[in-house]
Amino acid sequence: MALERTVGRLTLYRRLLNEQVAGGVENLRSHQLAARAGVTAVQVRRDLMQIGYDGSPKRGYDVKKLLESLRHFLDEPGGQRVALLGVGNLGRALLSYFIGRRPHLSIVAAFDTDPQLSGRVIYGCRCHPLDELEDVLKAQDITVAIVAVPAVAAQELADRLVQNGVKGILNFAPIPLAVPSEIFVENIDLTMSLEKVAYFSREAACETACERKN
Amino acid sequence: MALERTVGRLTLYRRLLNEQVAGGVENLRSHQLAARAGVTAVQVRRDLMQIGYDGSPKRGYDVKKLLESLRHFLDEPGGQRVALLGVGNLGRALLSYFIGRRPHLSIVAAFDTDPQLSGRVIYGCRCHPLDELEDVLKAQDITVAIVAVPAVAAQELADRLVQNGVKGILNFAPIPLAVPSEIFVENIDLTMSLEKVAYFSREAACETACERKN
DNA sequence: TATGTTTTGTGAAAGTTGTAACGATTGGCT
DNA sequence: AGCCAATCGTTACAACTTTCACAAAACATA
Ligand SMILES: NC(=O)c1ccc[n+]([C@@H]2O[C@H](COP(=O)([O-])OP(=O)(O)OC[C@H]3O[C@@H](n4cnc5c(N)ncnc54)[C@H](O)[C@@H]3O)[C@@H](O)[C@H]2O)c1
Ligand SMILES: NC(=O)c1ccc[n+]([C@@H]2O[C@H](COP(=O)([O-])OP(=O)(O)OC[C@H]3O[C@@H](n4cnc5c(N)ncnc54)[C@H](O)[C@@H]3O)[C@@H](O)[C@H]2O)c1
Repeated sequence: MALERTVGRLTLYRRLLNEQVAGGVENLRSHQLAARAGVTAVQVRRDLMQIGYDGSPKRGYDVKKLLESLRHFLDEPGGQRVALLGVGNLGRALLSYFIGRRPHLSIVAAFDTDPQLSGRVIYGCRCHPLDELEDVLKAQDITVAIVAVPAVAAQELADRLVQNGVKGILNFAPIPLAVPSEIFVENIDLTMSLEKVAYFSREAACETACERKN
Repeated sequence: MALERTVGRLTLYRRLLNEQVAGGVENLRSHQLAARAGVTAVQVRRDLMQIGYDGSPKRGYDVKKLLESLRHFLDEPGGQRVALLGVGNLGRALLSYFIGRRPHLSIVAAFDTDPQLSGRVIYGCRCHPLDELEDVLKAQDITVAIVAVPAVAAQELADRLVQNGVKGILNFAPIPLAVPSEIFVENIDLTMSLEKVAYFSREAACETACERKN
């Protein structure tokens, strides 16, 4: 999947530009945006190249017009609706954060097997029992799903999601999901991430120690 | 930072192997491990090459010995201790999941500015007020930190962490952290991830539609 | 208008990651 | 023992990503 990193950063640029435009900024240079995004100016320019928006030398980018281009590139015109699967500790944290934040990409339904949760509204989102999955997915035209259920339930659930029109999955369960190749899956394995940090924090300490020797 | 992906997958292999060894499996082939990890057999062999463990043709890998090699490669001998910064919705989810799970990499202290939380024990982890940060970091020899505070507080906090011996940060705040180059930072930007899924779920649908035309 | 400075867009180089190909080794089988 | 099929480690290659380098464009200034 080409351009994956670039698309990720484009969404970041958009967020940063929204802050800027709210602050009344009209023009921004690549290096200014880069500083806010924590990347290099060249990378910003190269990323923006992908969406075909041309800045002006010396003046930089017109923030409003650039935002419009980003919106055109990144967003589905009618918006996209998201379902949350698994309203446990992680699922609730995600709900609390994402609900009401992005109009064009909003969580419109949650699902959980726990009968205690069925019918309740959590952080403003209706929680359904799992047997309503098919109906709700179709009725709300949901194409994106967040999987935050225990690993043992994830694959079976993914199958049902894909069968009912879901095209992309953000997966927090620490197992790989087998899905057709046209379905996009982003795995977030927090255990892996934490262990990676632990490894490279050690590594970094080592490297600097080694460098001192040379 | 070379080998970043590989190190991530090595931690995954370890988890999978631990499950296998618990089930009594003594030997495993690269393609078996690959299937469980959701990667190719070549990649498994390639990754394991890095740690210098030699399997045997026809018999595969000795699970116990391989685990020992992985442990040797991935773990700090005395273990590593982790601090959690920010015990909000996300922080609590992380605590509930990570507490007591990995002996060699355990969250030993949490911090939050909310006075309601100070002194409480949440999911078995003591929550400290922020002015105890320096003392606790040093007393417990903490080298890894998880940042789950609001974005505005993240940079200042990161500075304090680095000044007190933290070498790696798992950052959930949606801003880049400026830290010395020898400090390892892994950013987890959930908004970016979700938007990426939304984009490529759309893209995938497009591509297949286009392919049908050709 | 000419000149200088800043910034952009982009081709080319470098670096990183994933995939394919293949000789070498092992264990099973006759 | 000799052969075969399976598996491993490794080198070579391909794809993707980031960085470097620089011409062209825009504005300021004289
Ligand atoms: N919390 C974390 O920080 C963390 C870290 C790493 C990985 N994960 C992974 O994320 C997932 C969720 O973690 P969590 O901490 O929220 O777990 P949790 O146990 O708190 O929540 C899981 C929820 O899923 C529901 N559930 C179970 N089976 C279901 C099904 N078939 N369909 C729908 N809902 C179902 C449960 O009722 C529960 O509410 C797990 O796979 C976990 O391994 C979480
Ligand atoms: N919850 C999510 O799903 C989600 C998604 C994307 C990003 N994030 C990011 O993760 C971070 C935490 O999110 P959350 O949902 O848990 O927010 P939250 O508001 O629920 O929790 C933040 C916690 O940090 C504490 N805090 C504030 N300032 C602090 C400081 N200086 N030092 C220590 N603690 C401090 C607050 O008291 C609170 O308990 C935020 O930066 C947020 O942008 C969260």
